[in-house]
Parts: sequence; C-alpha cells; structure tokens
Amino acid sequence: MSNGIVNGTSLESQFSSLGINGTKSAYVPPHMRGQRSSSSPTITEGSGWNDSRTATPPAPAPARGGFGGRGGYGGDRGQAPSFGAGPRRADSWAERPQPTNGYAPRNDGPRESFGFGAWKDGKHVAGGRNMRMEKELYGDAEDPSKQHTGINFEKYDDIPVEATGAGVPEPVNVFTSPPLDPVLLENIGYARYNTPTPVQKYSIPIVAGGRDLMACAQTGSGKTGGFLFPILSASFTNGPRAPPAETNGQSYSRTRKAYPTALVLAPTRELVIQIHDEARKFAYRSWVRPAVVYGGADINSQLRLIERGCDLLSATPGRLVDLIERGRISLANIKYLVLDEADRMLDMGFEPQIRRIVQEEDMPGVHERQTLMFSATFPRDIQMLAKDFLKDYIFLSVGRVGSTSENITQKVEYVEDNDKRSVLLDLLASQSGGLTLIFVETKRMADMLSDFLMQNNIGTTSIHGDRTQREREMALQTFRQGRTPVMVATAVAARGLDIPNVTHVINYDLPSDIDDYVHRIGRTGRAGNTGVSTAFFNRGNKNIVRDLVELLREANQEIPPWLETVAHESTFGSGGFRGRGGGRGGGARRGTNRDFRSSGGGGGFSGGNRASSYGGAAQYGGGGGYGGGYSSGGGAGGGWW
DNA sequence: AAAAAAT
Repeated sequence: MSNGIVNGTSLESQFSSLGINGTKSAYVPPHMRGQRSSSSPTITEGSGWNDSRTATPPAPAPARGGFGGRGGYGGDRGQAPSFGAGPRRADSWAERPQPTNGYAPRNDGPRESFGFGAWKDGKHVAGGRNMRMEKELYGDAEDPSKQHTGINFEKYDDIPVEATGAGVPEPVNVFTSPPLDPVLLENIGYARYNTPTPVQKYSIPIVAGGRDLMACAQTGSGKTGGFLFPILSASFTNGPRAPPAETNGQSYSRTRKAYPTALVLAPTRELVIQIHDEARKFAYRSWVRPAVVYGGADINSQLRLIERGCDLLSATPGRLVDLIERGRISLANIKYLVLDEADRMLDMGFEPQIRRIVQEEDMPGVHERQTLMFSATFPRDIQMLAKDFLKDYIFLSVGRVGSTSENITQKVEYVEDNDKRSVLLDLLASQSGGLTLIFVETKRMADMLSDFLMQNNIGTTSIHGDRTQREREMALQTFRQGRTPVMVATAVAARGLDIPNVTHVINYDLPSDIDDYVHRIGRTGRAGNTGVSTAFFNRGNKNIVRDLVELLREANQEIPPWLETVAHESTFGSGGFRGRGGGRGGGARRGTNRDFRSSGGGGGFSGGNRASSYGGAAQYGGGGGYGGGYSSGGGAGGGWW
C-alpha cells in the first residue's frame, strides 16, 4: 500500500496506539471527553480556579461574579446550585496535567467558574471566558479533526433555496446582532464560522420570528447550525420557560427531574452525539446546559449528567422514552422541538415513539412551542407528521449540496461480486491521503470486509449496529483522527455524520434507494471541498440504475455508456414497462421536496391538492428536485436486463 | 432485504 496506511488494526492495538491501557481504563464517551463539568459550578470566581490567560471577558462586567448556579429558577427545577456536587476536592483542575490524547480523566474534578452562565432574575448573565474550555470546544485553527463546516462557505452561495408559506421573512446574509444574541455571536466566531449557509440565512429570521419550520435539507447544508443558532439565540435572550406550577411541592422529591427547554430528536446515536457536540460549542458561556441521551451506553452516567444540567437535550427516541418513563425527564418546559432526519426516523420505525413523545407525554401543545422539522425528502408520511406537529409553518427547500454543486466526482464501475475485493484493493492502493469510507449493505459484510482489509495491512475500522456502542464510537474516533484511514460502514453512518477530510466514498454495495446513495456520497465533498465517489455496480443493482443515471446527469457527471444501456433496458426492456408517470414527479412513495400546500396557504393541511402540486417544472431553475420514480424493485419480474 | 433503535 502506498498510501500511508498503518498496521495493527485490532481494537486492542487501536487502543494502545491511542495510549489507552486496553481494558483497564475507564471509557469516556466522546461527548464527555475533556468535559469536567456540564453544569453548575460550585466554585465561584476567586475561590480557586484562576488562569492568567483568561483575559478580560467580552461579556458585561457582572458576568464573572454572577454565577449563582442555576439562578433564579434553580430550586424550582430541583436543581439547586449544590445539587449533585457534594464535597469537592480542593485541588485545581487547571493544575493537573492536561491530557494529550484526547481522553480526559473522569468528570469528577472541581467546577470552574468560567465558561458557564446563568439565568438570574430574569436576565442572562454570561460566564467569563475559559481558555481551556475554548481549546477543547473549538480546537486549534490548525487542527483538522476539529474543523467542520467553517470553511469554504462561498460555495454555498450556489445552493438554491426556496422558502414558501405565509409571511416569509427576509433572509439574513451575515451573522449579526440583532437578530442573534451577542453571546452566541461570539461563540460562532470562536468556531470560525464566517458566513451563514443558505439554510441558516433563512432559519435564523424564521425562528427568531417565532415561526415553525419544515425544511428539506441534508446535513452538509449547515442544518445543525440552522436550528441551533436561532434556538440558542432566542434561549439566551428569553430564558427558560417558567416551570409548571404543578411541580411545586415536588422540589424535594427523591427523583430529580430535568426540565429541558429545547429537545432535538435524531435517528442514530452517533448523530445525537454530534449534534450535542455542536450544541456545546454554541452554548458556551450561556445559561443553557446541553445534554445528550442515547441507547447502548450506561444510563446511570447519563442520568448523572442530566441532573447537572439539561436545557438543550439531544436524544434518540428510545432512550428518551425510557427516561420519561422513569420520571427523570419532563417535557413540560419545552419551548423548542426539533426533529432531525425526520424521514429517516420514520423509515426506522420511530413514529410511535415520536408521536408518544410529542403528543402523549407532557410536552406543550403545538401552539405553545416552536417546532422545526428537517427531512431530506417530503413524502406523504412526513407531510402528515408536519400537519400534526407544526403550525402555519414556513417550508424551506434547500438544494442538494454535494451533487448539484458538482464538488463530488461520481464514478460508477462495473464489478461483479466476486471481483469486488481485488478491485477495492487496487482502488485503495491507487489513492493517497485523506479518509476513505466504504459502504456495504449488511453488518456481516462490514465485518468480513474490514477483516479482509486488515489482513491486507490496511488501517481499517468498521461501524455497524451489531458492534457495541463503545466500539462504534471508537471506530469513529480513530477514523476521524486518521489512525484508521479506512472505515467500512453500514447505513448507520450514511446520514448526517460530519467527518472532515473524507476524500473518497466507495459504494462497495450500492443501496437500493437513491436517497441513501445521495446521503452516502454526501459524506465526502463537504463544506465546499472536493471529493470522489466510486460505486461498484452489477446486475444486482438494477433497481437503482435509472435513478442513478438521472442523478448523474443532473450533477453533470460522466455516465458510462454501458450504464445508460442498462438504464434504458431496465426502463423499456424485458422487465416489463414501468411507466415514468409523466416525466418528473409522479413519485409515489418518496414524494419530492417541495411545499405541497396550496399557495398562500395559512398552514392548513389541504389534503386533496397533493397530486396537482406535484409534477410540473422543477422547483428552482433545474436544480433540486429529482423526483422521478416509482418505489423500486419488486413488482413485475422478468429476467435481468 | 437490511439496517437502526431501550433493556
């Protein structure tokens, strides 16, 4: 291998190369690493921690001393300042050696004054700066593993956006205050975000104006910031919702309940971890304490962290329902609800749990909260969800980032199953630098292929749902760091994950759904950078061929002649005619990503007009909508092509 | 058909 790929790829050797003592050391999930505290410090300024680097805080003067724990509402929420803290050791965390390997000792050090704010007497009191925390949250300017979407934003100007609905506010073109809270603005600066992405340009004034939002956008479009920025900004300015009266008298109950202000639901564990990491960046110095809960990890440590502060909660649905049942989380104070990757969550069968969380627990009704839904597509079941969860919403349609802006070079090669391994080896040998993400269809294949690559001395890890959560997070970690520059993945990693420096995505097995394909290749070419995607195609993939060709054409990619032939034969050939339904549109299952409501609609769901608002011209100058399609496969059988 | 997700 000529590409600097490393040896020794078993989990143990990955651990040891990270300086971790194999089985003995306490595992620290990514979102807890380097995090000494996620909540109320019990030490105030002057009582210990001091750092000469902590220059004059840019915040208002009272900020520094004003740290009274949870401020005026703390007690009512069962989160008195001393809560959960107990006697603390007197030695200063700052004096201990700093971890150099990205792993921090357990989160039991003394609290620091700086870095956390409070909501006190109806006002936001920002905390002072904390340089150590800033380094941990934002990294160095040179650290590539910390650099996310803060670069090359110019490319985003090409992305078409369409906003429809009643009273769409003018988009903003810069990060400014107003409408953004000054503390948030500083955090955006620390994160080196320069310019709002198209989603953010619209979502900021929409959410600031109190409106609900339905956005068809994929990650990579700056979606996470698109909801975090306006929600955090409004939260900083307006504070938490007043605690419900009924909880009076419960203050001293044995079980401590968290009352988050904002809730973000997402389909996979890694995704909620990633959202939480972003939330931590932008909640810095504010009263908002981000928290995260997800399955597969120790629930008790999550409970402890929740108790220390849980204002913006990122969660997978199953674990959240569990915690609600245990009476540890109440949704009574929710002001902001976000459903991320909503179509994916429905695909994964989360609808009953989501409906329970939103409609059958104690969450305020649709008129008492603000709701934001994000989905790559807008099929009928998502429309129904939007009808039930949103009110008078603004519909935002954001063009595909990767494919339409042509910063991903898409290749398709004809490879029989038996040849895939050797072709893959050749492919890996011929490239240099960067990270390679290989998608397969089954967990078994993921294991087999990663074993095979490791046997060939290619630094490989793998991620799929049968690995332990710890293994999954470790895989992501070593891949991000480039210690294992190749990762084999199932669908678990297809959507939403933001991994800088992925230069090559290989569809070892093509998915049967073109949307999945789009998401997968979207792991490269992020933030305006260029990337390469290679797909192995053979007769087993004919169910995707027509959508694939259409997509390649739309993205101005080279289409191999044989692929065109296959697509043509698959459409008109012996397999039986499967009508195109009149060109674009006519999509039965998937639907398009455009506002289906009648124009000027007041937000009501007008059920009958769906068909008529489909079809017709593409929504914005030829970009975007790639409707096309029937639900794949099945049906009229017949030979190959 | 497979994957993911609470235990």
